[in-house]
Amino acid sequence: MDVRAKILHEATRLFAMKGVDGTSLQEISDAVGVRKPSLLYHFPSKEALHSSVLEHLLSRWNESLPRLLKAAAREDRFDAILDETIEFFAADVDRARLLLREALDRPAEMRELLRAHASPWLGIVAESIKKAQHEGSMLKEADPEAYVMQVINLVVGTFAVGPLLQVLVHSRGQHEVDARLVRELKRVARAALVSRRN
Amino acid sequence: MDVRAKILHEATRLFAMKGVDGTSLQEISDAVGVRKPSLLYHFPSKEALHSSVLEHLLSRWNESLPRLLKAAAREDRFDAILDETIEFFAADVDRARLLLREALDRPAEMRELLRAHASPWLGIVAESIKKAQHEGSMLKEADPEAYVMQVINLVVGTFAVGPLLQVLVHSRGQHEVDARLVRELKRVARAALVSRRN
DNA sequence: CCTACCGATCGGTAGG
DNA sequence: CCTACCGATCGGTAGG
Repeated sequence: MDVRAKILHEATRLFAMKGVDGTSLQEISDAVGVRKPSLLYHFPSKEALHSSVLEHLLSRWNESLPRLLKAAAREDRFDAILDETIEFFAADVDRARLLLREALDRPAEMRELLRAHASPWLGIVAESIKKAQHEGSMLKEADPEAYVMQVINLVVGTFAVGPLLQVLVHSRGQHEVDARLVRELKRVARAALVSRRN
Repeated sequence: MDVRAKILHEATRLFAMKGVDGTSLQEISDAVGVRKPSLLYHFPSKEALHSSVLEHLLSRWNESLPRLLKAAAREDRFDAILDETIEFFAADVDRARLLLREALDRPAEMRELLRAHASPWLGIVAESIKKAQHEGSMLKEADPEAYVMQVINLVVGTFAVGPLLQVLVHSRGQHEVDARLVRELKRVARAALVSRRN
């Protein structure tokens, strides 16, 4: 792994864990194993590094988009899309944490970022739900747009603060997200859209 | 309002908005209208101020507990408890933001805090769901503990990042939490627990 | 509740 | 990619 990639990796880890404001360039440099000015050679400023971290996250998301669109074309599209979304965040909990922090710290910028990168396919999913409602295969009481946003809220929250939610749901691992929480997340999302088992 | 209360209020606002690490004592002092050393007379350190802010939030929660327990005794306990919980966070979105930031920044401390202050009544709610499952009035597929945690996840997320979730659900207000999101939150929570309307 | 001041750390630059 | 260094700001203290 070259230095630039290592900087990006450690910055992502630390930003997700302690926030951008809570992380100093010195800490990142130490984690990478270079001096601070070397880091500033690869990324001209902390702000530039921050932007690069977010762009990297978005590019990962774009990578998984084809798989998600393929899932949306399947018969059981609902479960397939949900599974793909869950898998994206499960693959690296830093993604959910970073996204949630960004939403809290810079709501206006995050809003624009979501509008540009997520809105299109969110709209597609919402439309597909509306269609299923007309066909009678999904509950007509559901508000498709609000439903999609709440499912994302649920998924991101589960992976970002999952280990903490296990106060009550105490199973083995303290640091990995509990399987029960993920199972219940899927069940809740599904039960709110279709009235009965399968 | 005396100085101490004003400091607590402005600190809460700024901590919720920009995080503890992202807020300087100088900013808080400026917002209150005193000099920094004056602030440090009322609260001996930033850490002490931070603790006081959290304690104040918890005492508000304890204040609303009686109402919540009264709600749990009603016939329609499920909707009543959910409504009371939603109302608590709706009354001041800083509460949800502060809680979520704390969960991200200090998961271990937050865990202990939840275990001490929330775990008891979370257990009561979970037990009440189990009872209803045995009586057949609630879906037996639900995992009561995981369900309760996911509903909290949903409520806190809705109020903490709600204005942002309105990328798709675009109604009027940009800064208040959309009524559609709250309605859908209630519907999802309910549909995941009872199979049919009322 | 204030003025005056402290060492430490911040993001960032000069120059090689 | 490094050493050396910068002004600004950080949380906090002395003393009144």
